[in-house]
Amino acid sequence: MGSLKSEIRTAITHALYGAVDATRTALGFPVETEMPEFVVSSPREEKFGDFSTNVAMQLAKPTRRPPREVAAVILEHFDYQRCSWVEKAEIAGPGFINFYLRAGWLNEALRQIILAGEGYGRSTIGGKQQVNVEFVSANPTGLLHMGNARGAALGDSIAALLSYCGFSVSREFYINDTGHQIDRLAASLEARYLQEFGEDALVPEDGYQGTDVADTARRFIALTGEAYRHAAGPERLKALIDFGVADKIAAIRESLECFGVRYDVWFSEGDLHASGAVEKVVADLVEAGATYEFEGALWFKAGQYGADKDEVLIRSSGAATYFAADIAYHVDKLRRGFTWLINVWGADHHGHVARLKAGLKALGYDPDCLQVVIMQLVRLFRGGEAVRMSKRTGEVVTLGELLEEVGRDAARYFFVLRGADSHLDFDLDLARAQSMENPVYYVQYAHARIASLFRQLALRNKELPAINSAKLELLSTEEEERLIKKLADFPEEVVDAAIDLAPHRLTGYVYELAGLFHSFYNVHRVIGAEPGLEEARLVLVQATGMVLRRALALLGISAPEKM
RNA sequence: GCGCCCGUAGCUCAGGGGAUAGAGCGCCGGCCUCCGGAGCCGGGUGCGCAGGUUCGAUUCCUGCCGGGCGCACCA
Repeated sequence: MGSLKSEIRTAITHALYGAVDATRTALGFPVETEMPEFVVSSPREEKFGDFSTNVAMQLAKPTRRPPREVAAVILEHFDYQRCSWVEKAEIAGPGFINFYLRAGWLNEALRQIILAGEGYGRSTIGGKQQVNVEFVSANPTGLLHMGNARGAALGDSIAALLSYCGFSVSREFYINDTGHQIDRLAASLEARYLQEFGEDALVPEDGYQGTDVADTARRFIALTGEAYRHAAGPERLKALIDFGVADKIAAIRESLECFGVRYDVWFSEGDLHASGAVEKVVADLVEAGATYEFEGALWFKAGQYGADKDEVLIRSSGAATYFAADIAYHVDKLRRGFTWLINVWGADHHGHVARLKAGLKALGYDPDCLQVVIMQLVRLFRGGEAVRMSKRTGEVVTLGELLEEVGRDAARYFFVLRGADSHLDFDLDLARAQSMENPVYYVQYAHARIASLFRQLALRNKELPAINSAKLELLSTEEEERLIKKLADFPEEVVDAAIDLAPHRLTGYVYELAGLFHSFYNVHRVIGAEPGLEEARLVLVQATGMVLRRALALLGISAPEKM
């Protein structure tokens, strides 16, 4: 992946394999015995070196020798030529081997970061594998709520991370534009429509009570006047539905764009029914012998394929279920060439995972190609109190309202602050605060400071030095070394966050990076330091700015020049 | 009842087989003639309980307790 740190890690790993192979006889470790798993990790404590491995401890059992003794034998055969940055290796603690790198490695890492430029951390490990990331996929029956918003932030950042790691990523929104939810929208819309003409129609008990439906009705009237006021029921409903769904999707799309989220594909469930894809999938399931009829409905033997109970595919009314369409939808994704399907769903949908995978399995697909990120619920806090929300009465905070209150950057940051499977307490006051407690401002402030440094530099008619003439070896203080080490971590952090589908790792990284920069900045003078040192520090500052920008971009957050 | 997720510092949460478990907030005390103080530095009795696997468990497994969410011919 072109990062010095990962190259060194790989070199050490290979040298360890070599050392073990060379010592199999001495260790009493037969060639046919498989090598146990081991790691070459970055130790938490600086005194344990730059890399550390547990290989000797893992070999203790198969060789039936004490770990420290195994470590000693391995080190005797360790080929330092294969990893020229390693200065020394030591056996420590219960049997760790700790590697210490030559001091110059950090300067070289920094130099390579500058040379990589804005693409630093980009990798090709994805090998252009085609990944489909489906997220939000909210019903087009209202506005986006906090759960949708969290899904949007998570899904978009996951997609961005994978893309940066060399996967070929498509962001997709599945539109549930058919079924009961839509019928309920129609009834609610009709009531609002009639209300506009002074008739005392009531939004049904199970309808959508939100006032946004009334807004949609008014927009419909603005377009069609009284044309449908006295039209036949079905005709009017059809017109309201067509307009209503389009209107809701437009609103959803707009609000997501304000959030910095754009999709490659908007996929209609209705199209799936119209094209016969749903019928086809059901027929395939029947042919596979995975179905049976019961009480007039067609059931899928989901229980036989890993789910906890069977599911209806075709209702006794003859209509296909959402579940049937969803199988067809995922089959469609696979047929379009995607080999990794990622869905971001709210916790309230987790029960759907096992049956969808069962469906894919029954059709002969590998269910493991589908990975569902389940995210827990969001609670909003204002003034230390949980904001009460009720879906039934339509009392919800919408994404649009959230953006108005705290802004896009804070919203994006807070939604990916925690792991998806943690409940998220979203503190609106904190997110809005333009102060040091607000982590978004803390990170952005670091970037603005850096931008300001370069403005100062320009005011003094100075320029950034050429990288190859900078005396990076002058960067030797604790603050400088820690900052460079953090910058050197970035490519591996990106890969880890991408593979684990865990953007919150990047949120943590960028916060720590900002912290290390602030510490450095507070102790050391940049502009005005001795000649040579000033240039070297400017290079460090430049690299920090680049990485901050990149990390924030992957999270969909701006990196301001001024605040 | 069954299934999934979560119980880590006063609060909100990271970490996720290894060597002394971290951060923010809150609280207390320091640091600006100087590149942005929206900053920095210092102050920490904590892995829900009980077994098991392992050289080693906060991490993996089982059970229990506590919380969230599911368990429709809804989506």
